[in-house]
Amino acid sequence: MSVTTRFAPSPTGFLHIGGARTALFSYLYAKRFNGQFLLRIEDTDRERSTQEAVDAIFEGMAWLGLHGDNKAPIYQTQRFDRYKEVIAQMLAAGTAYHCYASKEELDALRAEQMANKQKPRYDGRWRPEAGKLLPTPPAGVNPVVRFRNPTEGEVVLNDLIKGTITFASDELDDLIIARADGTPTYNFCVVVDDMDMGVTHVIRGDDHVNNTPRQINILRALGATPPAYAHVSMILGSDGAKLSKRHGALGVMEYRSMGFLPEALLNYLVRLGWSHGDQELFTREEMIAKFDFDHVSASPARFDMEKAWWVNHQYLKSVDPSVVVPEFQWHLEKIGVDVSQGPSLTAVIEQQRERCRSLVEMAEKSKFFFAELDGYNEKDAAKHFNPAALALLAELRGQLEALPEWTTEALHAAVNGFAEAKGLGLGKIAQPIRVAVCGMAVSPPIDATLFLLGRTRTLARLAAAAGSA
RNA sequence: GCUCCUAUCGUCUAGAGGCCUAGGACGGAGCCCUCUCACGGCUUUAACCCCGGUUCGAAUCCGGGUAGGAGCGCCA
Repeated sequence: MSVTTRFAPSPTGFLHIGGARTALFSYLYAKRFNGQFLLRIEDTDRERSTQEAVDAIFEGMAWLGLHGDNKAPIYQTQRFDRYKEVIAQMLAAGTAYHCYASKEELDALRAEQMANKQKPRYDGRWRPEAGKLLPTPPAGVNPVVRFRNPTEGEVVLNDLIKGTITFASDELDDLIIARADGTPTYNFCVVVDDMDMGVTHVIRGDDHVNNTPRQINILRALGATPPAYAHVSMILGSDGAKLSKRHGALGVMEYRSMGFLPEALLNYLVRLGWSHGDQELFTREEMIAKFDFDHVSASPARFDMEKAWWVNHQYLKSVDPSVVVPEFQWHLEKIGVDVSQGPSLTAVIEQQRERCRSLVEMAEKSKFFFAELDGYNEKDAAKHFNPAALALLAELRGQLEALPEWTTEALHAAVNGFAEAKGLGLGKIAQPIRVAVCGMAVSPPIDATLFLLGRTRTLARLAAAAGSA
């Protein structure tokens, strides 16, 4: 059986981390079965939907490399004719009916039911029944259209993640499928779209579980076979609270700014709620080959930054440097570094990746390779720039200047030989050099650092430091 | 209030009745390595929400609590 999944965000904000994971699961499941992963924009709420949000979502998806298989995403606002057609069909078939109850009337009904400790629901006052006398439609009122929900039996949902969930039909009231102005509502559009798009697996947040039985009933009323459902639990903040704008509810592009590699974020996300034995790291191919719903947890998971950083570090260390280059360059440029004036980014990445968990950190720690020093770290200078050390730097500078070739090996021999000749541990000389050329006491191995920095910059900075005494 | 969902180390999880004196990973602690910061290696820390039941045997099955969460719109 071919598999078709979809990701259907409503464009009211950026692509957040929970949405990204839902999209990832949908993507992986479709790819696993050589199926289709479709994109749909649920923009029927014209008040809240914006083009900026649509763009932000696409930007996030593109950065993560989660591409839809449809040429152009489907927009619900472009399908109104189709929805009207289906509503007309249902009205004609008697599976939907007009309701003239006013909002005030409905509000009063809800208030009364709440007061009686009942679940608020439509009481069916305009629902046609055999032998029932309907009220006279009030003049000048545009009716809404309601779905005529079956009242007998139960709806059984075999959720791929949560297992079997049963709903009693009489718990379900007659929901509105078209507003008084004729525009269709969410639960209805979803059903028609999924049916028309041939969606076989609906993968979405578990806040939709309670909508599912109604959607199944509409599908049945339309004579369609309901798809399989997988309701993914939500992602919580590290404090266990729901992610809100105030804390943690960041767009995926924020994670880029923080210094994550897209494939690392994906890897962290796929392991949040899903597992494959003890395996922590997966290439995209492995994710596709191994992803399944049997091992997706039904309970919500907290987002743990520490673990996410660990995963990011694993990627930085193991991935081919060429895939890191574009992101690294983006971060360097973001802090105003001109990457044309310095060593190759690949070489810098190879030296720095062991000691950086994020690209922000890597950019900060590599700035000195490309830009002039803006002073020395005060504590480091105070500790390592004593008169004796500065005299050593001046002396070493002379030896380096005379070096016939500027290679890591030659520099290694020169610096180590110098320390040995002076009867000093390497640390005694390497640390002052670091502060002099890097501005701080932390850098890759000293030979590699000097090599990457280059002869001109190294000699100039040693001279500047020695002369600062 | 009603309906629905969830519950193993601090966190993510393995676990589909005996393989569990509960495994892995992140984090924490310690040791080793070491020119700084790191990497790496080793050791260690810490959990089956509670109460009943089924069974020779339960983290695993059932029931009831408790605690979290979601939904109950002419929002999506």
